[in-house]
Amino acid sequence: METAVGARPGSGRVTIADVARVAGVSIPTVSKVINQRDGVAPATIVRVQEVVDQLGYETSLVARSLRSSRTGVVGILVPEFEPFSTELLRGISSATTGTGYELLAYAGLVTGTDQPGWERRSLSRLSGTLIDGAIVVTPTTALSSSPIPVVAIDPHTGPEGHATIDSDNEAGAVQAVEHLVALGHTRIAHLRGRPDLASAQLREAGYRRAVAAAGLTVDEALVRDGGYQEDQSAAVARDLLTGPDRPSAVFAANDSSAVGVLRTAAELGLGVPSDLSVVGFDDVPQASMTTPPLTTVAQPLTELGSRAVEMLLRMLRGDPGSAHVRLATTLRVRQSTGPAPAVVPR
Amino acid sequence: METAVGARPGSGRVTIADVARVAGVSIPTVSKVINQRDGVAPATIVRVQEVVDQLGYETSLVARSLRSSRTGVVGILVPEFEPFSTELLRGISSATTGTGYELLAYAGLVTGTDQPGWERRSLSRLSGTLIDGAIVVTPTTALSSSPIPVVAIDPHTGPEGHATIDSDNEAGAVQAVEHLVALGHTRIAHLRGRPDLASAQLREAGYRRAVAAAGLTVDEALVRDGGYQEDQSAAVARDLLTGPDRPSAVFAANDSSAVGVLRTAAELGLGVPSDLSVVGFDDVPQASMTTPPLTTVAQPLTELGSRAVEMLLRMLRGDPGSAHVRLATTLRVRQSTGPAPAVVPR
DNA sequence: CTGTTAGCGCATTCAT
DNA sequence: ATGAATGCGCTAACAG
Repeated sequence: METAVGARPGSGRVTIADVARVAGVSIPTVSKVINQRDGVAPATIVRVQEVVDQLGYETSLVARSLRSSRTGVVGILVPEFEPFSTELLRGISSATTGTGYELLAYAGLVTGTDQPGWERRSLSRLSGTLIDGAIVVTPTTALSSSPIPVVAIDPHTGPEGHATIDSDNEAGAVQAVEHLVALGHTRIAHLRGRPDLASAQLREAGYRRAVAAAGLTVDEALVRDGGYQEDQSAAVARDLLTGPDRPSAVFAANDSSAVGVLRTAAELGLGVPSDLSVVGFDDVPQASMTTPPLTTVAQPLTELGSRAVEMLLRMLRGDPGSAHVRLATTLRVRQSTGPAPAVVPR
Repeated sequence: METAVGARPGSGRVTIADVARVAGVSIPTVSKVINQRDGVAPATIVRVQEVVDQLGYETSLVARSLRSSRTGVVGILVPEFEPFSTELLRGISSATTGTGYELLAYAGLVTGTDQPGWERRSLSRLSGTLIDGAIVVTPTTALSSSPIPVVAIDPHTGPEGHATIDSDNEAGAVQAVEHLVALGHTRIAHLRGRPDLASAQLREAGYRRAVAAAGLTVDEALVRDGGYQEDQSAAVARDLLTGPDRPSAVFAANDSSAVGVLRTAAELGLGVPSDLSVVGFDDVPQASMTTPPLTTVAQPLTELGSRAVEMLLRMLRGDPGSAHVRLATTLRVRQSTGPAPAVVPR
């Protein structure tokens, strides 16, 4: 309600100097009061505290972190905020409440600058000062020798030197294919993710392993690149579904890719799941909003986030902890999969 | 691959001083090269650039922002990361790509410290230094006289002095009730949100207006407090649905509240929508994952975010722009609503 | 108990 | 074209 009285007229921000001046003490004294350090007279503490409240002063995170090493803030570094990372964020957020740490999520991928090193850059910019530790989401490079503790979620290069947490991509892919096989499908296509990413490679490996385990052979014509992207997948699916001897089922490397397949199927007049079964991967919240709702391999996204927080907090306490954690995936059967058509169209 | 050569052995972080030392120039020279200011010999530029690349140096966001006013970073201040704010984040993120600004989302609500002033605190801690402008999500207090441009999304106190953006809560509530009225419902209950929040008050007002407009009277026994929370709503719904002359439809103030109602209905063995119709508000992604999928009033969450970015960028350019923007809601009819039962049970 | 003196990493005058 | 000096807001040693 009250306007800050005695604040410097020019600057909008109230600094520790303003508080000191109004309270009639020196700057370090104010600092001591704020940081609850002893060696200050009770009367002074009260007076300074009053001025702090009156002026609405808050320490600048920036200035403090420049000086002292600990900030009580954990950084989450993501390339951008999309469904995958925001789900992780939710898990991280709920796991952080009550720990005394605050969260600072940084999207450091300046578009256009499609340099793969966004995570190094972000980490460099924030570490040493602003944040005590970091959780990096889907880094494409190794973050070894970081000045602060780092946990990588779903690293694109596989578990390297640093602490990582991911879900079992290969086993998840096996679950997907086994589900399709159990439904009687024999011609099962796979839309791969980005070939440079470990997760995509593992999902493809799981696909191949499960197909072989079912006594089927992988038709290389049915393995295409979807690039983890909806549009690309839609285009590739069109080719796949209009060609000769089309598959009765598609296992897409992620949900976006699966959505692309669903779109193309609808455009081609193919019924899902009557003519074509589709399985995705990730189970982002949007997966259940598709028509029909998507059967997909669920990554425990929020748990991935909360476990990462636990690992990081342990590291911040000096505890090394286990370096790699791998969580199980779950097949979420919705309505995009069904029995293989009795007569496979040719 | 290569380890930083020449970096200070002790510290993990590469500073501008390290670069200067290795390149054999002074710190200001390095600063000039990095910030593309002229007055440096071409040969020196090249040499410094090489050392920068070799050492993997990045300017510290902290140190830079302490010194210069502009940082090129926009802050998103949220109480915590939950579905509502993460959806906004997605819209903000996509609207920010290509603008040259980076995003820094800060969850400043330290639990336990349930002080309503989290937004002031966060703003104070980050502004003046770290961020050039801020988007504050669901602030509970007015943020007037901030040192930096601020846009508030869905402010809980209604449009005040500063720039705000929200959706038309009252009209949305009217849509919900009109939908139920059109289905033949005459006993329509309302689970209110938190009474101290403007959005909740507006939704209730819309409910009352629409009920009256339909020629019905509001039965005060059917207006209860759900507090925007699932558990509380579930409990209140139990009382409402087991009492005499129960309603055939419930308009819940938000999706969480509606989920609570669905849960209770299932526990009571009431069919939705055969025995009871339920409408929510917000349309968070999770709304379509309920059983049955929830009919709800959709706020354009991602658009809310992107419009906020546009407003903020305009303000950062010095353009005052329109102070208040209100977006329309859309009724999303799914499967939790249906015709009123022919015979209303009593 | 309090104030003075140093920096933290960087950008900006102003000299040279 | 380059470097020495200064200050951003704050905290950690010390000195008084």
